[in-house]
Amino acid sequence: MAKIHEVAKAAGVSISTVSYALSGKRSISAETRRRIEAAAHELDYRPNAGARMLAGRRTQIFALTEPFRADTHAPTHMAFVLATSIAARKYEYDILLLTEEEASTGMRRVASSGLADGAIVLDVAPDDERVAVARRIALPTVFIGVPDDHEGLVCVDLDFEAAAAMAVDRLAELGHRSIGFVGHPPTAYERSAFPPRVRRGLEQRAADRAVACATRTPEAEGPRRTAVREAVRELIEGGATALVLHCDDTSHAIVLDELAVLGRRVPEDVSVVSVGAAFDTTAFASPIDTVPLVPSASCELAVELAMRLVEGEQVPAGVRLIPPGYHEHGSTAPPPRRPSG
Amino acid sequence: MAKIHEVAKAAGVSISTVSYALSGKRSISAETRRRIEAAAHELDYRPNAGARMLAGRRTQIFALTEPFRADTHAPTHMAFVLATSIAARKYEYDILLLTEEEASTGMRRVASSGLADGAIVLDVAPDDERVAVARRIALPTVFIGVPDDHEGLVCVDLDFEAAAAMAVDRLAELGHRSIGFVGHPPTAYERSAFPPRVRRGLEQRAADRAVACATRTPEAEGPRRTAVREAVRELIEGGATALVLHCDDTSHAIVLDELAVLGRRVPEDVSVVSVGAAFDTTAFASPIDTVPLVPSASCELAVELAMRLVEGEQVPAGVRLIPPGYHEHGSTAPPPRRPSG
DNA sequence: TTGAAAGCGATACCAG
DNA sequence: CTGGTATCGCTTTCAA
Repeated sequence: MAKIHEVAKAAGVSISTVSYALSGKRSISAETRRRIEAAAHELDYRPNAGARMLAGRRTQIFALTEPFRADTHAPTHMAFVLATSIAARKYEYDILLLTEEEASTGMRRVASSGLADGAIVLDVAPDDERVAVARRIALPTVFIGVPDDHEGLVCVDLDFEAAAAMAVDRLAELGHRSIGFVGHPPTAYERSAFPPRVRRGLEQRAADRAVACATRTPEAEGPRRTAVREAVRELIEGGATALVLHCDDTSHAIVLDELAVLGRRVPEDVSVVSVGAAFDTTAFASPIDTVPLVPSASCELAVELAMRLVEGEQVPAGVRLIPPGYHEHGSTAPPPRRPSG
Repeated sequence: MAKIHEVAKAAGVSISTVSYALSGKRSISAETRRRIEAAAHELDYRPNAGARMLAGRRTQIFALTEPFRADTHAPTHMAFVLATSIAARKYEYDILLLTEEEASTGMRRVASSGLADGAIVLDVAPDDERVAVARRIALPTVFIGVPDDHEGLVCVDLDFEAAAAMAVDRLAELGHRSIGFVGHPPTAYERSAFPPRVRRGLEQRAADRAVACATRTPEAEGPRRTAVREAVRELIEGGATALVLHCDDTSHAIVLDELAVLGRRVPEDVSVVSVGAAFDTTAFASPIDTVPLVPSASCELAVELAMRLVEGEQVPAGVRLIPPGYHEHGSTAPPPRRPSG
């Protein structure tokens, strides 16, 4: 824990010169800078975090609030945390974790203690209590996810509706006239903000293109696998020649397995497209086309917006929807000439 | 962001009195304390984090380093992060996240910048690079998990060997003479520190009690489900009347499913015990006895040790193994009179 | 029981 | 291009 004073002495300059040389906030002669950097490196000097917070205007810390709901998909959540952390480090920012009950009170706490320069809100619920908190505190806040009431907030998210529509477009263009949807369990459509958007996007685009569309949201309670299998069977028997999936990876695997059990090949007999998944859809028995949820895209944008807010830039409130992208992996094809089976 | 000065003025006292009243570090008359607390509450005052770090000796922050390995079990990992955060908050400490590549360089960074008072190391690998870092920096560090080379380190972990032995004891006492073990995929026994400890504890205790013991570590690559199913079939056909599981929740479900497929009832035909799992083993088709890995136990102890180190207490280096506990859920019984099937 | 004031270690303004 | 120094807001020692 070397101090700036020691670096200054070692380099034979004043502490203000050291500060400026290291921050680059004013020009320093090459020779002086070299000596200072050498001394700083030698002493493994880094500005004291507390002193810097006090003297400067920045803490270089973002609070990340994550409620850890029971129905949170852990791997996806981890991917978002990781992506946020990596994005923040690019601006030399650290991430302070605010979990569970602390998610709301913690936001107030870091705001009034000046521990963080801003907050990033993960895993947003439709009626998220952090919305009210964000409005009351003077802490730059960015939501990753869109709560029902987002008036005046800065939000970032994948355009889930467009993602679902993109899947429908793909299938419709291949000639499919009847598609099936396998979604999350029913509770997800009450507790989370995005599953309904996927379903809505799907149904609207299907209607627009006159494509028949049956949806299933298999229960997670009890034998999930059975519920998913039944859903697949019903959809296929109902005439669907393509399936759109918006569910966890386990369910994806079950869907593929059940198609195999039913003797349907992918994509010859049935086309399959995954929507809004953050996991690798090429690792299944057969790789699946995907319109993915890309954590780094959302998190990088969120961090960038947070940085701009911290720097006092005028950032208009509103929802930034990230346009989806279609990734082919060979799981789609024109429907079979006549209904298979 | 009220300041101490404003609180002092509002309460009609000096700032030092406010500081002492709020920190409780010296006795204050009841009346004065009341006025100060009222003023602080009224102004939503909290000491400025930077100023406090600088003037006090504490940052009130622990760094949590988590590498996010590819084979990390996300739900378990999340449970540890959450448990650490909750444990830290009891001491009014916050958690700063150091992920991936930042895990090592980040430790150095927070040490020399004085951003954190200590570090807690999660998801420890046998040859963890953070071991060397921890030895070189002057930051109180506690490992949750035990690296191969832990000389001079403070480590906390479940006593996995004892946990496995406890499962063997239970089964042996019920009369089982032949047990099967379904473990993690092979790579886990190279990359992680604890799976080998479970297997070792199991095999040693089985040998001690003259119980036959066959182990399987089904591949995760490709159709994991198939590998697990085969493992179960082989073990049962090999004469095992009980299974000990140390694997993820999906594999647990597959094991139960395969037993059903084989027509074996739990516990009448086959007893099942889960070891070292952090998830709920009562949520399966049939609830499973468990010797669980309890994140809060490890994390609370780790945080307590970190606090003691921060406070300058002499904490002897060494590995603290948390004794396991057996939780009955009705999945064990004496073996059937004659080999079933 | 309370108050005044000396730091804590940077940043950044004001000079030169 | 470089240096002196006021300042950030709090904790804690020293006095009263």
